[in-house]
Amino acid sequence: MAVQRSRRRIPEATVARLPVYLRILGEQFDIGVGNMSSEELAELAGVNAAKVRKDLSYLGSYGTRGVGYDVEFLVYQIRRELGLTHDWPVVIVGAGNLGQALAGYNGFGDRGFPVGGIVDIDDAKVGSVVGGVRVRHLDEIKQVVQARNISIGVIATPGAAAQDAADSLVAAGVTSILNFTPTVINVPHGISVGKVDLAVELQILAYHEQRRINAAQGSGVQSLSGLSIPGESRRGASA
Amino acid sequence: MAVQRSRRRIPEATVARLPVYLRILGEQFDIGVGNMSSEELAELAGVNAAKVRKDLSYLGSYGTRGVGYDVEFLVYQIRRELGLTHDWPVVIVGAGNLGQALAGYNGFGDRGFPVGGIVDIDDAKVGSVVGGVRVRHLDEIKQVVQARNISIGVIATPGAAAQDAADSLVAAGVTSILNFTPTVINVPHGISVGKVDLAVELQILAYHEQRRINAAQGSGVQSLSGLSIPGESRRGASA
DNA sequence: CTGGCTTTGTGAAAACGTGCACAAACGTTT
DNA sequence: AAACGTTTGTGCACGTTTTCACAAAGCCAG
Ligand SMILES: NC(=O)c1ccc[n+]([C@@H]2O[C@H](COP(=O)([O-])OP(=O)(O)OC[C@H]3O[C@@H](n4cnc5c(N)ncnc54)[C@H](O)[C@@H]3O)[C@@H](O)[C@H]2O)c1
Ligand SMILES: NC(=O)c1ccc[n+]([C@@H]2O[C@H](COP(=O)([O-])OP(=O)(O)OC[C@H]3O[C@@H](n4cnc5c(N)ncnc54)[C@H](O)[C@@H]3O)[C@@H](O)[C@H]2O)c1
Repeated sequence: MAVQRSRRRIPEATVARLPVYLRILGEQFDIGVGNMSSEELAELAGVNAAKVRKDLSYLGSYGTRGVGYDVEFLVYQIRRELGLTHDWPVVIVGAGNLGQALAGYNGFGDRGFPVGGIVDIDDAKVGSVVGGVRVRHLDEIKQVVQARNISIGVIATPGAAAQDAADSLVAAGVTSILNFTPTVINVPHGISVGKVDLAVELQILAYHEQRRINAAQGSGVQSLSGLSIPGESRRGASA
Repeated sequence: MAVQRSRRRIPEATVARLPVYLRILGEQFDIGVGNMSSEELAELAGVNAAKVRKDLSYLGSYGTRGVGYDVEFLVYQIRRELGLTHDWPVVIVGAGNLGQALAGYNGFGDRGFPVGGIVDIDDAKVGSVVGGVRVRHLDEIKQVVQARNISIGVIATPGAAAQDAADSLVAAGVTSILNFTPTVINVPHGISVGKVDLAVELQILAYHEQRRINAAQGSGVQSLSGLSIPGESRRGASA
């Protein structure tokens, strides 16, 4: 019995959008919607309908022409493709402000990423319980990771400790890292790294604000007819 | 005296990297580094040196061949281009877990984005003080925004209230929004929207984990020689 | 079972982003 | 002032992503 293998390699841009579709489809299913067209899904996701179809086509031919996509089936297929048919426990490094907020956040575990452990280097924090999980010492990270077979780590330390945290995570056997610090980390080949940097997002917005101001000021000087305001950032919708 | 106008329109991909360069340059300046080559900067940013040069070339010809870039000058130029020569106060909508964590986070104001106000709809929260700012009622958002001439809003409400929050922000005069909820929001044309979705980031990592597993399992079946593990996600470094 | 309406799935074109490679420019050394 | 090593700035080719446009496929009415 052949494992149903991913047909082609899915483009990274598509992988980044599948979770968005997944969430929308789930919500629609919950309110009783059984079938959706690419147009409807595109509207809710804030993207182009052709893009939705192409994205979904990487999963297989799961739509019905003239009808649309079966919501429940599509949810299942996306979940399968993203590897969300089982939980992925995560280990959080750094039990400060952010680490505690994340640990206490249910939308985390609800989506299949329960907090499997938290570690910190500060003895004052070790032993305390946040989000129902007891904080352990960084030295014990390997046991924490291996006990629950964890493969995803989250870095929520100060930026200066980020590389240290990454090294510890890799040494403990983690193969994917989500980095919340502003520091760029180096990891061995084969380890996936995701980054969430608040300041970067705000600075991108500031750039657009700045451009808006420049454009408004310059409109009398430069004769280029009102160049359209860039209302779209890399990710996210704009209408 | 002509305002020094942005030469060309800077590609979005470059805009997203400039803040990373900026941070690194700032750190290097602080430890006494006065000059850097594109190679050195690229190394620290985890990107290709040619990309660094091309990115910086959009700002102008500020390097010196055979030498490199003057760190202080480059910091100034990037800050100017990104519109970071003055502060951008932000208003936070939703004073829950996340809203409070953000308000209390110094790395926010430190980078030029002081919290200019927080609003919530819950009377139990209104009046309390978080991060040194008093929580006001959503109804007063317009006054909050206009009093400090705020143009950036942050949404930290539950997902179900996100569209509502976005509408309130736009009505109050905000023109850029950073959305922390998983809900896709619709805004009028000309409003910039950035999105930070934790679950999406984790799901992308899960996909890579899943692929690793599939690849390992399938290695005996498929004769395609060990296809290189995708160790790079959209943003962030991987070595 | 035919015709009309709807919607998918996908080639092909266009737009965008990346990385190589090298001439031009600069500082330094002889 | 020429020769040399270094590093920028960018043309170009390549890869990826988006968008268009339409044939193929399905449903339904008559
Ligand atoms: N607080 C926020 O709202 C927020 C928002 C965005 C980004 N961030 C980023 O998240 C990171 C953490 O922020 P925070 O506010 O939670 O900081 P924090 O100082 O409250 O917490 C950091 C924690 O990490 C621990 N730590 C330090 N070195 C460690 C190491 N080597 N190994 C394990 N643990 C270690 C500390 O003991 C502390 O408990 C920072 O990089 C910050 O820039 C925070
Ligand atoms: N807590 C986290 O670590 C975390 C992490 C990632 C994403 N998020 C997302 O951030 C959002 C907020 O999370 P949270 O944990 O802070 O939730 P929360 O319930 O603690 O806080 C939400 C706050 O928003 C207020 N609110 C509700 N409707 C509002 C409205 N229409 N206008 C203004 N305020 C309103 C509520 O009164 C409450 O104070 C959620 O969408 C969540 O998915 C949270």
